[in-house]
Parts: sequence; structure tokens; C-alpha cells
Amino acid sequence: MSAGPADPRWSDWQPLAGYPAVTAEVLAETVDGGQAFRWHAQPDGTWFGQWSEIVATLRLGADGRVAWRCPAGSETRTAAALATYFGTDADFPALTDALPWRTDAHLARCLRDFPGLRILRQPFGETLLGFLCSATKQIVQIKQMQELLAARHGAPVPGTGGAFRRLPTWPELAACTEAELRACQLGFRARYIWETAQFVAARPDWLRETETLPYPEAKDRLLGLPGVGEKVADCVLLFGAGRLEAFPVDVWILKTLGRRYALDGWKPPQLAQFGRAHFGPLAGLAQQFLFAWERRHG
DNA sequence: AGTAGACCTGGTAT
DNA sequence: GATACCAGGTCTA
Repeated sequence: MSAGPADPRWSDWQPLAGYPAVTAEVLAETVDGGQAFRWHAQPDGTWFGQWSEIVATLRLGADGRVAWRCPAGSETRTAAALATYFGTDADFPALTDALPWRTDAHLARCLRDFPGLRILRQPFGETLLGFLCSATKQIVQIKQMQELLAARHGAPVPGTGGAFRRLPTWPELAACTEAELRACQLGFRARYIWETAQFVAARPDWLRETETLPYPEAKDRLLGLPGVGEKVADCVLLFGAGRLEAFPVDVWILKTLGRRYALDGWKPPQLAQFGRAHFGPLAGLAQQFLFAWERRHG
């Protein structure tokens, strides 16, 4: 049930405006490095991805520029969605330059090794779903869960002849049984997702409000959901709401701060505090570079 | 307050 | 071919 682009008519390739030239490694790290879970590398080297009701394929040119195409007829809304998703209105060079790399040699090395890496701006609800699935799972398996959820419980993407399915919305998830969710390889996460779905579906504005609240309040609200702890809440806010101050402490960050910052033995809460103090209000952006570097070289 | 175990299960290592 | 062990956390005793 791999969601492939094996279908209909596609638009012409168009340049991804406002996006820097990147290497294949940086593009892969951006779309398939743990921020998002619905990008699939194709045999021809392109990336096929979906979010919300958007379907797109990405291609990296020899010059490092990214081009995209989408099912014919959806060019206009896809162009707008891509701009939001890849944050082309944000000045990532300036944001990255504002990180304390001048006084942090390791951070400087991470920035140098992944030029152009950035934080995605994904749909909030889908980001929550993705990271509720992520507990003690590897990216490959999380992606598999998302595809099963979309195939079995998601609606067809309009205007594509039924070839693609979106992820189920939270009301749609609330209409599923826990057993149906469990059958999507969710394991013990099924109960968290089902209970979260009941809660969210009963409060139509809750997610939208949470997305726009200041970081501390938004995080408090997310932490009230079953299956959402510190790490998941920060991932949702960082990758699904553009809150660059969110600093998720996962095993890789645990590892990298222990090894490269001599903080071996520190507990996640202490490391989170260190991250905020050391990296500042854009700690989440710094985290992404540290994370990528440690996964690649650590 | 802080710390082990349990929680599902597909994949990978012995 | 079986069996053991682990995986980008969270919750609870």
C-alpha cells in the first residue's frame, strides 16, 4: 500500500520559489529525517509526499534547486501549500545565523554540514497524529503506520481520481474503534490516539486555538492529552506550529548533548533547560542541526 | 520527588 | 528456523 505517484496526469515541473539550493542529503534530512512521516523516496530519485489534501513530488536539480509537480489542476493551491510547508516566507539564513554558532564550535560544524536545513511547517493536527505514533518507533515504522491510517481511514484527496488518500482527520479518527486503529500497527499507541480523538473531536476549536496560543500555554494543553509528554508536545509545536523555541529532547539529543557538550548523565528535563539557556529562543532550530549531525556522524 | 516496568509489535541480530 | 532484543516515549505503581 505504498503511496506512490503511480497515477494520472501531473503538472509541469516548477521551481520551488524561495527555497535555497541544497544537497540531496539535506533535502532528505528535511523531509525524511523525522520531522514528517509521509515523504517517500522514489526509485527515480524524486520524493513523493502528502499532507492535508496536498499531493506533490519533489525533484532535486543538478544545481541543487528543488522543483515540484502535483496532480494536474491543483497547481495553484499546491504552490501556496508548499510555500507554507517549507516556510519560504521565513528568513532561515538569518534565523540560523542568529544561533550561537560563533561561540559553539560543535554547533558551527553542524550548521556547516547541513546548509539549508530548516524546520517544516506542517498541519498541526497531522503533526500531532504523527508524533503520537512515534513513541519507541523508528521513522520507517512510523511512516508505515501513517500510510495504513490514510489507506484505511482517510478520505480520497479530491480531484485526483481517488488515487491518493489523506490522513484521517481527528473526527474521522474518533469514529474509528480502538481495534481498527490497533490494526494499523499502532500497538499501545492506539489507545492514546483513540482517547485523544475523543477529546479533540468533542472540541472543534481546541486544536486551532492550541496552535495559536503562546508556547507555554500551548504546551500545557498538549501535555494534557493521553500519550503526549514533553518530547511529543515539543515536536508538535516545533514541526507543526513553527514554535522554534520548542526543544524536543529525544534519545539523539540526549546522546549528542552528552557526547559533544559533556553533559553525560543529565536527565531530559535538565537537558531541556540547558538547551533553552544555551541555544536561546531558536533552540528548536539548533536542535534540528544537532539531531541531523548526530544521526549522520554519531 | 525520582525511578524501574509495562505497554504493542515488526524488524533485526544472534 | 526459533528466540531474544530493541525501537526518535509515556504512564503508573
